[in-house]
Amino acid sequence: MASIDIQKIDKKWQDFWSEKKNIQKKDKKQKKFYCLEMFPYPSGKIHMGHVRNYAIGDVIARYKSMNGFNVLHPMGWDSFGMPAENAARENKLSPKVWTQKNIAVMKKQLQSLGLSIDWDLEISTCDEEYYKHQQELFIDFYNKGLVVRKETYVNWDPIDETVLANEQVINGRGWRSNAIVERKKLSQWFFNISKFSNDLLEDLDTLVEWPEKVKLMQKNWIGKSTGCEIDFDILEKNKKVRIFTTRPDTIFGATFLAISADHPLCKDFENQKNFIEFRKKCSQVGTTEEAIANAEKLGFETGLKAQHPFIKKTIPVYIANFILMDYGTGAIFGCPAHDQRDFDFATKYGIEIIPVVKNKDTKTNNKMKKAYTGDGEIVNSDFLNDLTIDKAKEKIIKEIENKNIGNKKITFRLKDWGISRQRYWGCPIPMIYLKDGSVVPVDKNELPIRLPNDVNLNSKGNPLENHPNWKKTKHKKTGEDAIRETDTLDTFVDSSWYFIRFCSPKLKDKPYDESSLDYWMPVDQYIGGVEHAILHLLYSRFFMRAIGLCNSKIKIKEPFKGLFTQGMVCHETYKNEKGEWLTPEETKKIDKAKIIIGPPEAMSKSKKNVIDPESMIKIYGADAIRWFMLSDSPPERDIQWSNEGVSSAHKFIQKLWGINKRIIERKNDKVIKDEEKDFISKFNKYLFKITNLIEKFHLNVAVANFYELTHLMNDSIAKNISSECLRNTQAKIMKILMPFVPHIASECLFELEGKNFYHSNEWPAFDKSLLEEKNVTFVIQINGKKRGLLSTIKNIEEKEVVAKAKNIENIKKNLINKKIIKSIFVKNKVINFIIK
RNA sequence: GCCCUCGUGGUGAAAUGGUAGACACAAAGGACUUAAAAUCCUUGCCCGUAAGGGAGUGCCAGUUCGAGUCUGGCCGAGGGCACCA
Repeated sequence: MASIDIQKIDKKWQDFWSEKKNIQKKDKKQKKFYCLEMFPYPSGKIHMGHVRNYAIGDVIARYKSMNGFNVLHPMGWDSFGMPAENAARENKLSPKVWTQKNIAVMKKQLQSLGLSIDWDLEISTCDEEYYKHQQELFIDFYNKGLVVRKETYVNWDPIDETVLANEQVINGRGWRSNAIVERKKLSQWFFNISKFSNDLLEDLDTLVEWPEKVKLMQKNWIGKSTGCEIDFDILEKNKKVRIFTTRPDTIFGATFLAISADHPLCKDFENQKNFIEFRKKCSQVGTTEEAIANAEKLGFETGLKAQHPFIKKTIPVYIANFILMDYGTGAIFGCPAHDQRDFDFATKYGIEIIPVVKNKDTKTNNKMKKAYTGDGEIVNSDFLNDLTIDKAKEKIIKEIENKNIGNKKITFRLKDWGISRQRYWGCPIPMIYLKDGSVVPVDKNELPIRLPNDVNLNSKGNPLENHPNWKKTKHKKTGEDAIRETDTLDTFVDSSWYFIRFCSPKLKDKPYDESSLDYWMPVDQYIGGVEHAILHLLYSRFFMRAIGLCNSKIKIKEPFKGLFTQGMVCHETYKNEKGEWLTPEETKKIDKAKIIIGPPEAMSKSKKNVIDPESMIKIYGADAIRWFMLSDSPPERDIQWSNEGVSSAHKFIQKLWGINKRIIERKNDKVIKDEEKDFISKFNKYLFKITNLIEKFHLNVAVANFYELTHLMNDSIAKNISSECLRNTQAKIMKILMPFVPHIASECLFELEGKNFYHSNEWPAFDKSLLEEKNVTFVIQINGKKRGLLSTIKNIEEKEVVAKAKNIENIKKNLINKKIIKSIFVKNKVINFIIK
């Protein structure tokens, strides 16, 4: 069979496309479509995850372009971040040079995939042409009160004298120094994202093109809870403690008060030895919800008593390890009967358990085995008795407000976004410290505040802080000496507005221009990994709102209209007899019996189950890799890499070429009208189906339909169809294949039509009249079981179907000596005889 | 612990409440070939030469003429639960 030189056509068409530059059209009156895939971190090489992400994105971008949209499909680099600093230390390359080298390599790799990316719009976040605008946005936010300075705890490595990210803390020790990590309070910069908590929560409902899963994760993250605050009098101290609860309806079941170890009331115990020990124990428990939920409940008895606000009784006050100071008021009332944490705590410390919600499942309330958190009637609760939980909540809150001892309160779990990083390779924060201790933004004319190139990354502490003179500056207004902020911005800031920058990436004096934003935003389809479901997307949503607050002309609130989260690329894992990980390459050199094959897992360097896209492209060509990434698994689910899979994709590409060639060489044969009509109608159905499948992101099913379509073409060459008809149809097939495998499709089309195809509005139109089925197949059931099939023309009456069905041999046989007591008829679909 | 998602052949998977397993991989058998590779065809659990029948979408119930699909309970796997990008 004819085969084709894949490398040659890959290059031919990539050269052609790069000459044509982009698929974006100049006419801004046209309908736009902004297709964006999450930009990569330039770690060195692209990996299969990128290939999958960008292959999916390219299908959408090319498809929309061919459907007449003006498509924005840009690419950039999320190029600030820690790996560059680590690499700099290891390889003695500056972070800048290391990053630039990586970008050059990865750009070339991406280009070898033949993506329809407009490289003229390329941006890089570590480029001062990018971050100077980010500094400007920061100053705008600051002026609107969206930037605040607060004290917060960080993971502090006392040997490296640096702040560690959570993932750099391994078993409580610094990942590099192995020093025991301390909690240290630092004054840091924050974005006031919590200001938008409710807005960010409620607007999730407007994001109808987002996966429910992601919206739910965001909802939980924002964590709105409605409850109330109540003051409890502390008898001995003549003080009040304000608590927060979401279950005020259970107040009559309150048997203790618990406060955080960081609560102001604890000041009185600060000098007690056993309290200091207790607090130390508390800090050893992690701060994740899981850690808190699973940790053993620990309490410190204060000896204090609090007055219950509604009953003449006092309850003990404890300091407890599961109460966090930064949520609610840092104090709660414990109702052990209806909260599992309180229950565990009460059981441990012998505190009374009073049930106040009737649980229909338990007979006696004396021996509860766990807290009851379900619905029920209120009991043991004075004026709340017999009410439902919701009604009781309403009533008690009113009562609390009447007594002036508290009020209804909505709290959010969402905290302000800490953006200070004590690191070098990030965007400098454009603030300066004056002699009088005040902090002010730098003058916008001074932007960008550039990173120095001559830093020592091997010394301890923050490289910018340690730089001999970088931080020394002058206040522009007064001329007095000032010190620069030496913290840099969290790299999540960089990626929170890059999609905005893409609308006018070359603009010199402003971060964006309103008219470009007005035209291009929001992103119509955003595609990326689900690992960014919370932070990146939430921060971006915050940025859009913050920019709107600073500039009343910007009305867009939601940056991403459509969101698609694709699954990971997995591969089998291999170990040798010693339990060491092996790369797929290494397994070829070793005796097969000695290899332990593990389950497929996400490709990762540590497990050595990585397949390098570049070498695969060299062997199989870009189209085969793209095709394989789109086949088999639904895009939102994980996909498993296999050599067989990619080689079958390669065979398919070759087959396409072979069929194309045979169609071109075919001479006009005898034509039978009906056969040709039938062929055209079949093709039309596939065209319709595939178009719909792309719209719905069912790309794997679209691929399956392309296989069927290929079989149809293969079989049709021998049929009585005119060569002209075959050629026309083949050309249409190549056009709809263009988003998937653009190189081979372009080449085949060139062979068919003798001209270069370039993205124009040429998505083939389907003929609605041909979609109408003339014939249908009835399923004949007896007592709900399939007993036969019946092909008839469409829309025939029940009577006729029954008559024909009874004539079928197998149905006849089944009806002998039986009585049909009922028959269910569904038009054009099914007839079901119920017999006795 | 809490919240969420998913369980279909040897494998990846299809399937508006109406023919379960499309499409692809792997396997077995066959065709072509001196042979191999490549390519093409057939098969797919149980009974049967076949026609056909039986079982069957994690398990147990339920709704329905009809359930992979809807409802409830159970079992199992995966994900999220605050400073990597």
